[in-house]
Amino acid sequence: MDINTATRPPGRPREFEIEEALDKAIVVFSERGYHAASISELKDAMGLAAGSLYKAFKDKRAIFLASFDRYKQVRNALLEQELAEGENGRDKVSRMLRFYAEASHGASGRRGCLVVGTAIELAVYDAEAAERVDRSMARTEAMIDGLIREGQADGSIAPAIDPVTTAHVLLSVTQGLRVLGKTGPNRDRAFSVVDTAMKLLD
Amino acid sequence: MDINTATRPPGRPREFEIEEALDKAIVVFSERGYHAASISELKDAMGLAAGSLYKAFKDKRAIFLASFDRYKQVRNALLEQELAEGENGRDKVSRMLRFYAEASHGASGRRGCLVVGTAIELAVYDAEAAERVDRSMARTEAMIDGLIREGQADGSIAPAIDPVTTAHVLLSVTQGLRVLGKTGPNRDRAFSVVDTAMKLLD
DNA sequence: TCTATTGGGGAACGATCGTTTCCAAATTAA
DNA sequence: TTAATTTGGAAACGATCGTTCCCCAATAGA
Repeated sequence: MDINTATRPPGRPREFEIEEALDKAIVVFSERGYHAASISELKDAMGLAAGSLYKAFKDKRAIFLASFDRYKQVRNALLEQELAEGENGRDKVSRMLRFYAEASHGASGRRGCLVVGTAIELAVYDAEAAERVDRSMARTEAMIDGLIREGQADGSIAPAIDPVTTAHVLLSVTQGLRVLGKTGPNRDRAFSVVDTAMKLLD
Repeated sequence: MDINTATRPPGRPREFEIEEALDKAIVVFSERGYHAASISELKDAMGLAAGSLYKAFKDKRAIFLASFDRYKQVRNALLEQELAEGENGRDKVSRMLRFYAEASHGASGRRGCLVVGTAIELAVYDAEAAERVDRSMARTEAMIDGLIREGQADGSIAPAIDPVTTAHVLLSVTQGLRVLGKTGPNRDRAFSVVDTAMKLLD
């Protein structure tokens, strides 16, 4: 008897990890976009037969939404880890922007951001996708806003700065970086954007 | 005999204006993206039969690239018109950013930018599309750079500002606005981004 | 051991995709 | 007039799409 887990449900157990499969799907969806990513490509990348895919997920859209959620979970965890090392509010804002700059060049830049891709390709016609994009953007913006206030409290950011409008701009900068990263500017360029944008906190 | 035009080519004359048809295609491609826009949707929007479409354009990709070029031509003309009314370099930068903010909210915001859409959906796998995106971005950035230098020459922008890196950031802001505009923030928000970003010129 | 249930995988399905073909109509050149 | 050429438009084509079906394997519970 297995003490640590709940009793196994009836039927044949799944032979693959959902999250591992989603990590493969994220790559396909990010590079190709939702519509250009075919089930054939997805099943090859995920190492599954079509039948198995459709037993784990209702349809292609469900695979995508699950990939989106997994993507957000992983990226948020990495970001929080990065922010935890920040010394003060200003440093944390800088780390956050650099986190996006890091993702916006080279191979990961070309692969692209699943949130941006969803906003561009899906949000207009898919209310559920739009809501996920909105939640993601709102969360990021609120995070920047909070870090600015933290910086004002610890003296690392000028008190005259308006946290709300400044967070708007910095969110725009991060999303813009992701767009520009699709055609692959070099690393230095992405980081010079961060350095210059940080002037908004002076 | 028609004095004003070159002699008409042999064969039945085309009954529609290519540019008018492209203006309709631009709407479809902007809203739906390249892959989700079907020939069926395009021909309905453009008011043409499939056969006629394929006599005017080699294939779907050619329709898209022609739409992209037409989009750039129209938008560039509108932007130059707007900039011509600017009083000095700073005012022109502000007008440029407001031009993007105006496009990034409401119905046109939801419709989206064809350049951003191409960058996200096509640039990675289509070298010709990527080149067009790059040229567009480079042109916009060079324009901002030039306006900053103009402002420094006429005294409306601080001489300590680095035109190159500042143009990088402001380009990122414009592209970011276009992404955020897909899920439709309100007008005031888009313009508050512009106002705050203008602080980078102080 | 028997039944119920679920997953794996490949074959098959109908729908839709982008594209081509075909024929009538409209034009120029001879 | 006639031939050559091009467009308009509808119908048809093969390919691929997302999805379902079916059969076998693997597990739980009785």
